[in-house]
Amino acid sequence: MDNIKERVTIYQVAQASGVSLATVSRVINKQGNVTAATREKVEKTIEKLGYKPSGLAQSLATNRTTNIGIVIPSANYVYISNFLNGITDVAKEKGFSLTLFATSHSREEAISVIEKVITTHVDGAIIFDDELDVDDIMKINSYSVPTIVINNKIQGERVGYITLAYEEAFRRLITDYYERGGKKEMAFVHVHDAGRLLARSEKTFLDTHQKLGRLYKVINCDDSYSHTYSDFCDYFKNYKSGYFIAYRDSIAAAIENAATDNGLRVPEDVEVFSLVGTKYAKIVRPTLSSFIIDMAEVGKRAMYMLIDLIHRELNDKSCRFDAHLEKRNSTIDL
Amino acid sequence: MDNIKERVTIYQVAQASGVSLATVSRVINKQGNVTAATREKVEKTIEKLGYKPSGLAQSLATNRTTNIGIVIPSANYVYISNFLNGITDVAKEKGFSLTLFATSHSREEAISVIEKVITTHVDGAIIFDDELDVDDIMKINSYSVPTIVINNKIQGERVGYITLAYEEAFRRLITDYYERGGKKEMAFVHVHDAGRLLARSEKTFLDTHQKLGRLYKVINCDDSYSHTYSDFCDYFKNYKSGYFIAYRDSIAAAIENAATDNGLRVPEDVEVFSLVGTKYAKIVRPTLSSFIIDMAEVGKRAMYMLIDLIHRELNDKSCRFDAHLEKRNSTIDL
DNA sequence: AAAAGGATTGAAAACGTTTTCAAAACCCTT
DNA sequence: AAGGGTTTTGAAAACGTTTTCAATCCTTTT
Repeated sequence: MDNIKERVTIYQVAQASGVSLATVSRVINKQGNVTAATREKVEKTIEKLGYKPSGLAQSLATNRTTNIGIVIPSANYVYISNFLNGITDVAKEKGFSLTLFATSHSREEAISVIEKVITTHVDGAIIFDDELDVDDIMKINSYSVPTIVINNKIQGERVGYITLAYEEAFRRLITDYYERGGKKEMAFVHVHDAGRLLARSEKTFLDTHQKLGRLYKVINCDDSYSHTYSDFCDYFKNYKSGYFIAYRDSIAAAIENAATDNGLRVPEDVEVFSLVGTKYAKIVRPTLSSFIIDMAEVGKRAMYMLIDLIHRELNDKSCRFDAHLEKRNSTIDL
Repeated sequence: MDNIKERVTIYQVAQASGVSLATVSRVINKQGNVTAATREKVEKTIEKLGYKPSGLAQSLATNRTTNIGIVIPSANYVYISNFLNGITDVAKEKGFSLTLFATSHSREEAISVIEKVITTHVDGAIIFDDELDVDDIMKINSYSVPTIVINNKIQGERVGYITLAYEEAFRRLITDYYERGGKKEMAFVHVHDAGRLLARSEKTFLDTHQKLGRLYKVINCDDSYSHTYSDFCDYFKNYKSGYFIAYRDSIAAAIENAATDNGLRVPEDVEVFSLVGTKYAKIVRPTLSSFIIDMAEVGKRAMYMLIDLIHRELNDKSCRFDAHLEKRNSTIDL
């Protein structure tokens, strides 16, 4: 193993191989117009000196970083990990680096993230975080950062967006349920701080029920498995049935586990539906009926759109992923 | 909203406020020795022009990026997301950005990641990826990048490491089982491409059994819930009992679900243990007995160690997290 | 009123690249 | 051997900051 070395610069490579900076630069960037002989000579000294170009200096000179900023609330949700995974796949394929910004659902953090995205000099940004609103994104945009936004319809010069369309499928789920004679009272489980998607779903839930003139409930919960589990253990002391709409799999699982552990049958007594399904919907028991959007695909698509946007070749500035209904064993097939 | 603007530079700020670059720089960096009057004047034009310093240029000038490289196989595992989450928490607190490098379990990617970590000019790196071996890490290190490695004991000038100690707990689990009269045959479920941790666990499993002179099995599997589930559905056609050691929760859940769905009782007929437990161990049914290491804590610790290493203040170059046994309902309490 | 001393400012070099433009070298052709 | 046209090469400016060092400006003090 070599010892720790001081950074070797292009200047030293030039010196050592008896050529100019410009020539070394041409070799590094595989531009033509270099004799095979000099190329080899330079490559040899690059190898010998262990020279690696400084990405920083390159970026400063070229005004490109091949770096993309990703803004998420936290890496800790399965559907966000999936999303990230799709992004990393394409980043790898297309030679981009990713800089991760997590806001942790905090407005304060969101503001500091905006600053950072601007100063970091990314080539583009993908934002999947409800903490940032239109103004924030337009601010980023005003600094010429091409941006793809997930789940927020934002129009702008260098902005594209992807819609995650749960509402329509959700409305259909509810109306079908009543039309086919569903008897249980539906309850929407509202979790704290879950953002725009939950809010929109809740609105869909309320609107649809009001339009149909049906009774409904809204239950407030913490966004955590254990809290929800114990809340519902209490709940099921008094109520012995219901159809519960949960925001994510872990919340849905908490409800069905609480039901089962209190002697209720799922789905006969208690039905549970998970809005944002992940692979865990298949793993828990009873398996969860849920909507599915393949978040890895969303991530990939976001990257492709962003790259087109960077190259000013994005024709369709928006795109939509429809939620797909997967019926499993936590609801009754009417 | 403003229109898209060309980047405003420090030079323009200097011009507009009638001072020199140096003074503007001092204002930006909140260094002392600037009259309140000039400070205000400069701050006002910064505001007016919407100037944001270029992180690139700053980094080039100061030779610091406040950027840390994170190398992981993929964001798609729950324990890695937890780890990332711990890291982002500290990064935020300490003002670091994170650049994410995913190798996707590919040697080829690993090599390109090493190059990138070097050229990206990070202030430090955290590596939690078995695809990188000692030589890779020493190579990064030879370019003066302080590095913390998870789960690989690497000694070096600017390297620290964190051990995830499952082996000892695992050995104790096995010996206790037999000592207390456990009767089922133990089987280690080997999944493909799962890295060093699985390999070490497997070795512990084999060694301990050989030392005790006990019979055992090794079963090969794909690292996916669905494949494992269907493999074990077949398996349970022929075998009606066993004690299975699975690598992660989703594999363990696949086994217990296969057992349950084929009419076997867990834990009476089939026992299952998950080596690397996550929050899902509590969610699936029966709940999974497992080892737990709080990966968010590991991530935080890695960051703290790295920051100390960067400041050349890291006294203890290594640290160890012991796996903690959580007994639940997928195994019998002897 | 002058000198001393400290605080504030600015000029210029440095960080490590790319890129433009002109000069130099080469290869053909005549 | 000279001319023309390519190719290959190098000098120097540019990217947007920080930082060093010397110069200037205030206060005090005498």
